[in-house]
Amino acid sequence: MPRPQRHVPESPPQIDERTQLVLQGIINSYIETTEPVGSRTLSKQLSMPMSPATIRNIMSDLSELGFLIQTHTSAGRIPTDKAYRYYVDSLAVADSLTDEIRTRIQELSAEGVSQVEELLSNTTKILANLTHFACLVTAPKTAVSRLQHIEFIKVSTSKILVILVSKSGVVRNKLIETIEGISQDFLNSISAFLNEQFQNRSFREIRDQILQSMVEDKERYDRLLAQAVRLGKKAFEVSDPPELYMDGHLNLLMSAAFGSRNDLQGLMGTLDQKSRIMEMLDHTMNAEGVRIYIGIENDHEGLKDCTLVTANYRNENNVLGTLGVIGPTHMDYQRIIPVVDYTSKILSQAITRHSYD
Amino acid sequence: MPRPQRHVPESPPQIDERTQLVLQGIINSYIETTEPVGSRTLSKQLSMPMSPATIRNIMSDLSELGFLIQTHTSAGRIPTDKAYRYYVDSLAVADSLTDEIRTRIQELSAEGVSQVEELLSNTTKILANLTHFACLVTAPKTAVSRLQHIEFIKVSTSKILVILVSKSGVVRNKLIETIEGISQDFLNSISAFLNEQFQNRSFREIRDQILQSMVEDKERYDRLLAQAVRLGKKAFEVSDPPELYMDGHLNLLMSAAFGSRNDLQGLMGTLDQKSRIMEMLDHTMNAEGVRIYIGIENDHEGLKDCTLVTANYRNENNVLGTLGVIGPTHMDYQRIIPVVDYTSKILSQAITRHSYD
DNA sequence: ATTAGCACTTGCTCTCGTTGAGTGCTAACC
DNA sequence: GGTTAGCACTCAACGAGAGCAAGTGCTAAT
Repeated sequence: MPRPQRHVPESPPQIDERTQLVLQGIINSYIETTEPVGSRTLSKQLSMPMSPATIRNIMSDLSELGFLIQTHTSAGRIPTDKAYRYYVDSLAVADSLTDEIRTRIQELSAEGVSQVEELLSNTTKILANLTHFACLVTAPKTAVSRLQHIEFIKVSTSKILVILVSKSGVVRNKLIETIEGISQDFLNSISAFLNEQFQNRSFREIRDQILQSMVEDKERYDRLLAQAVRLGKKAFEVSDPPELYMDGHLNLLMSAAFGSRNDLQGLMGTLDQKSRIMEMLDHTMNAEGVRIYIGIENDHEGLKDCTLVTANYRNENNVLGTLGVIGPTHMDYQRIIPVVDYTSKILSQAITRHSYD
Repeated sequence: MPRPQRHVPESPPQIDERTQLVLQGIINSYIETTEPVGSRTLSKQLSMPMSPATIRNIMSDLSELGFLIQTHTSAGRIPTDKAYRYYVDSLAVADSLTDEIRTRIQELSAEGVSQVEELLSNTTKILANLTHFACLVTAPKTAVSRLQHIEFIKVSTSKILVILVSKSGVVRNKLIETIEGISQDFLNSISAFLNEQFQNRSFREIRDQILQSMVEDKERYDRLLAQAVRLGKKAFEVSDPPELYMDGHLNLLMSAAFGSRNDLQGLMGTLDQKSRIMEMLDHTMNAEGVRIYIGIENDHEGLKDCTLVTANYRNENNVLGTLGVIGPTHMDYQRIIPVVDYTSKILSQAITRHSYD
């Protein structure tokens, strides 16, 4: 595997029940207030009655285990990435979604949404609104998606418009310049030929095969075939730009969860590098269910104080892409995780209805 | 006119030459340093030798005229919006562009750029890079743009893809659901019919005429015509979303020109309301050349500390859209204005090559 | 094992001089 | 009469010091 695994799942450390309770209390409190939590405050909040001193002892243990740190010696404690990891793996219980939230999410495929692109962009919007974090959705990969339909349209004497419709419902178009005057009728024949030849094949396969057949029979006398190959090549050499839908990065600005301007700049800078974000998301495409990358687990300097929560979306036959939210490490996991999970399911359903598979 | 004129051009106030020089000095210095400028510092910088005391007198006059304000009594002076207005109208001299910058701008239509959309998005990127401000480009208005080509493609039993190509080179597609099975041949006939009927007409005209003809002859026996009208209606009722290309709003974050987090939030919030930004830009579409809206002249709370510099771009026959940059009121006008101007010209050239007009 | 008590640490806030850049005014100067 | 030097005044910014509040770690008693 070329890249290092980001989150190496360790066996969760053995911690006795009362200690767990304290840790959970600290995390909950910190998530709520973003303030370091001290022994006295916690003592009041916890269900199990414990004196501050007892809690201090436990906290001291947790510090030693690397679950808590202090910003300075006389301050309360805050959870580390490791603590969140433990919390997510062993402590947190997903909230159940309210009907209101379900309805909001279902609106991503509201009436009148006819394009996959719209679906994806709606998803980011809704997710951003719901979570108040930055939200990402990757478009179905063109290279691996399979051809539903190709069409050439002559739009002027020298220009031909190529339309590529993939099985996943994504429509792409591209202009090609030609010198010779090719008639629309002839283009239709080429379209028909290519459709028959290549329908259901992945774009990458098609590209490869076209290149190969160009090499194989260089001198070709069949005009149709020659032109089909020539145009096909141009059509499929469409560079797929990293297609990423993003919304709500401003939410992170507002959230004030990020202290210094520097942090923010770093973060925004990172979010701006769409290709790297894509890489991150793509890297998780194989896995199932909701995946969570906490703080330093994202091997990305700018995201050291952020958690990435992602899930795939798919149609009946294939995993198509990934969606995710990026928020502060002290996000409300119990709320966010089920939202992301449910969104991925709804988007999957919607996109299945839109796809031709 | 429904909206108030934003910048009411007053006759520039009569100011004697030496006073002008001081004002110019203050503005230049403030643009460079973003620090209030005092009489002593200015005295050293100015070419004409004047003692601080003299300058103080002049400054006092300028304050009275509303060109300068002080953040507090014992601080230096900073220019007001009115001062920038005067500066832009009477004092500033556009820098001449370096070859390097020209080349950078020309790259917006670099080799391989085949789509208008790409052209526009490149423009924002380059402009953002060059100015370090937020940059905007509006896409050619669909409603007023004229039809070059329409095509219906059957992509599955129940789905038809509509392709609309406008004279300005913008390609739009939209999926329509149909219940009945319409053959591709039949669709071709419809396409041909609509092309013949409506080529060169504006989308709005077409929409109106289709609606009208639906009212006029309700019972229609010609199947082709009936279907053509039905599909045409669906195709052209494409709601044109406010198409706005934006880039570099993060530059404003970095620029540190905006003091408080609140200001920034307001500004970002404003930039997020794409429809209102569109409105602003559209409102200036009639005018010629580079237009400048300084601070409060943008009747937009969030932009009170910003200047908007815009210019149109066009093909041979029509003004197509607007591009602009948004930066702090104390931007380097002498540098920014020619950049925007030149960019609009280059974009116009490029888009003329791409359009069918 | 738990807890009360206590000494200690440390960041935060407030106050209070001090400093320095800048102003406005007046009187002298050319 | 315009220009300038001089001077008293203002005010933000900076820093030191005091007091406060929250929190800790340790010890000894329960």
